[in-house]
Amino acid sequence: MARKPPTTPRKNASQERSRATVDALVEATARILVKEGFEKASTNHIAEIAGVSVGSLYQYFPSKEALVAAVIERHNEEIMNVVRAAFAEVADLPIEKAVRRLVTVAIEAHHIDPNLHRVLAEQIPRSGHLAEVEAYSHEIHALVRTYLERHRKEMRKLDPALAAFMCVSTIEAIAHNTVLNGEMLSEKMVKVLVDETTRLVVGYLK
Amino acid sequence: MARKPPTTPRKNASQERSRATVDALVEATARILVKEGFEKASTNHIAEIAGVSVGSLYQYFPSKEALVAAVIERHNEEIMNVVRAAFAEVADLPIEKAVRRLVTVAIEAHHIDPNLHRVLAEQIPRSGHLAEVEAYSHEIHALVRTYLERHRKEMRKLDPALAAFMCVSTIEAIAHNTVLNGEMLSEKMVKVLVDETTRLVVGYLK
Amino acid sequence: MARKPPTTPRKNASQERSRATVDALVEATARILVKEGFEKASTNHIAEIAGVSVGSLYQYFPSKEALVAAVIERHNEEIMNVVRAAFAEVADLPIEKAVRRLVTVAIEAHHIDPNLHRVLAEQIPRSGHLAEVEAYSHEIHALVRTYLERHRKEMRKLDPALAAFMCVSTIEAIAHNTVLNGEMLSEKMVKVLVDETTRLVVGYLK
Amino acid sequence: MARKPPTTPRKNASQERSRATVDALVEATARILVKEGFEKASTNHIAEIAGVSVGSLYQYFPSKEALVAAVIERHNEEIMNVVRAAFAEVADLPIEKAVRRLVTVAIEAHHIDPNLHRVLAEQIPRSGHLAEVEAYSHEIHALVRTYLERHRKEMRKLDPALAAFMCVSTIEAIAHNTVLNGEMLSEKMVKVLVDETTRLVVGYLK
DNA sequence: AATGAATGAGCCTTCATTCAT
DNA sequence: CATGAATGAAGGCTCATTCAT
Repeated sequence: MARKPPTTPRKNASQERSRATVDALVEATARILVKEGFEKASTNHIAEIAGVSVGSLYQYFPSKEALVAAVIERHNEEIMNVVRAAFAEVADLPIEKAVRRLVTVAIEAHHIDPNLHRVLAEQIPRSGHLAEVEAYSHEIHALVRTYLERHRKEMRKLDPALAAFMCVSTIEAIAHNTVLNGEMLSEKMVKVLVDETTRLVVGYLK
Repeated sequence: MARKPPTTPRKNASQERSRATVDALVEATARILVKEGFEKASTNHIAEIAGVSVGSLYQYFPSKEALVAAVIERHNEEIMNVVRAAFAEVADLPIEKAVRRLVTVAIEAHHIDPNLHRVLAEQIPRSGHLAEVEAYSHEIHALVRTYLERHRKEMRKLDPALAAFMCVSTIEAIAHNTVLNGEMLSEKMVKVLVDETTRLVVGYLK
Repeated sequence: MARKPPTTPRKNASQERSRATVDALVEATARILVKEGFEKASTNHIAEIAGVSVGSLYQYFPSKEALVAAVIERHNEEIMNVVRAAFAEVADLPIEKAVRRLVTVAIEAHHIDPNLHRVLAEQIPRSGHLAEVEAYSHEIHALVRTYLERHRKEMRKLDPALAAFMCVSTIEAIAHNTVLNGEMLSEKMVKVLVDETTRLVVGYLK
Repeated sequence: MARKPPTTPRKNASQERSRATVDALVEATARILVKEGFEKASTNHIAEIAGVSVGSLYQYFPSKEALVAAVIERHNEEIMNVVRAAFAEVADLPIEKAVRRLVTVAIEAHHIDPNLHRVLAEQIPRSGHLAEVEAYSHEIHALVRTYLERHRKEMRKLDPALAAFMCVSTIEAIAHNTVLNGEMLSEKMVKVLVDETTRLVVGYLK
């Protein structure tokens, strides 16, 4: 172990192939979900679109549900990366600036793949993935709460958990509805919405 | 009941029976959706629970989708009745009082049949009835907007459509999340949430 | 209810149809088992041979296993009818005569549908039908034991359960092997086998 | 082991490895058949348990059936070794002693691996290996017949083939049923059964 | 030779819908 | 109009076997 040859740790070919297959499957599932809807997302069809056999699908995913879960996971992870970064970036900013930034990020995050976002929002509750999804929800609540506690002095007296609930619900709803209403996606409109939401939230906290 | 006039213009028997059958079917669908989940809501099962034959089901509903649509319709109509009444009741109240009342009603409305509400929220998008549901959404926006325009003088200058969007999104989200979080349904907690939401919205409008 | 019309209690048509469908399915299963083997007995194929849709198959049998069970049941019942009748007929005969008759019947019973018998003998253990099959086995043991106890005086002293075990094992094995060896099925040969088996068993009991 | 000659003519390494692989595969198949049942005996699973890749499995066995055949072969060979030895040992003993010994051996042989025995008894017919198994059956019949012919003088007049058929059927059935009935496996019970079966057979032959 | 990813025919089962009675 | 038996397309999944590495 210690004398491992200095050669590049080249992952063996098969590992790469596996990875490619898995990716193709998740990607195919997402594409079908978006373009054809949940009903059309049969395992056979997914495999076909992924350019893979059904057998291979089941080599990597124990069930159809697992595939959907992977899509959800991937999407949520993408969003959470943006969100986590935003909170890091905002940690020391005063409320007004922080909220403005977070609202912007929320809307942007919902933009990442709006159609997929919509489909997942609809399908998630069905599959038993509530737990995982709620984990993300909890994480967000925690991030908000932490921020609020750090900036307690800038705000009126307020239960942090409650305040977090109010803020998250509000910001998320507006971001969500904004994305759902294709009409509101003009750059100008987004700017207005960010302003308004910031006002709404900051007004509430102060 | 006893003094019912003996000459009731009883709609011909078959018409009454039809009505009863339709009701039984819609009711059975709703019950199954709530108690057994969407997966178990097969037409055969629905017919069975409704105490009717599958054939009869298809006599009254051209497809399974039509049945689900009817359930959605019924549920939304129930909610909208409450909501419309609330707006009528609130039309002349000052903002603070009106908002408080509307928030309360929103949470109550989400309570009407929380499980059904949840299931429908999940299934609606899938069943292509978004359009109809959006009609209700539009109606609500219109009601809010109308109220806001009537009370323009009590508020800062604000685009009514925009304000309506903000208010509806916010109130609905909080009501929705409140119901989803079984934990928040204590009477005391609801009171707090009403207070907070009112403050949030009123603060924004003023 | 009391004044039920005197008309013949004609089973309604659908009941007859159901019965016909069920019969066709069981028969088709048996035929396939015999002619094509267990592997080929897929539900779709069974339905096809029965001239019925798969859907109908599942209307009457909850699973493939249930169908096989029905075939087994039917076959066993056929055999047991013969066997029960034989025991009734033989109850008061002296050992020698009784054994001769029972051996004859055993071989005849294995003849009822030799190919099916063979296939089932092979398949039965697989499916969890051991219980039911063992019930028949128990019944036979009980019948033998009862006979032996009634005729105790004609025999040497012997534990009835043990004697029943020996007799049943022996007679059944010979009947079974006789049927499996197509060669032994000449009328003459059967006669010899009956003689020999009777001698074997009676010699043991006396 | 220690004094093994240093110049062991070790078969070239690959040959030894082959042998080991083949053994591992047959062993794995047997184990799975016994512990997990026929349904679970997929080639992939067998390979896995054998610690070998599926590819290798197909290097040594052209099909799954071939593997099962090998297991059957191995088991039967094991049993036949015992049986052949018994016949050799018994060749010159008088009927009574011989039969007693053979019955004992038959029960013992069925004990060698009762679970495997049971599974194979179920699966053999399905896997088209009846022919090979029947070869063993023939061998046993021949052994019995040979013994009987050598001891003709101790017996009444009797067709040797017929007598062999009767004896083999009887002894085998009792041994088989004894093993199937776990309850009968007490040492005491086995003793009784050997006594009884011996009496049954000897009584028949004399 | 060994590996194990890939294949795909085919199995069991469900369910929306139709239609003879 | 009601009934419910019948339909059959389609779905999820398994597994013996192949083949590129």
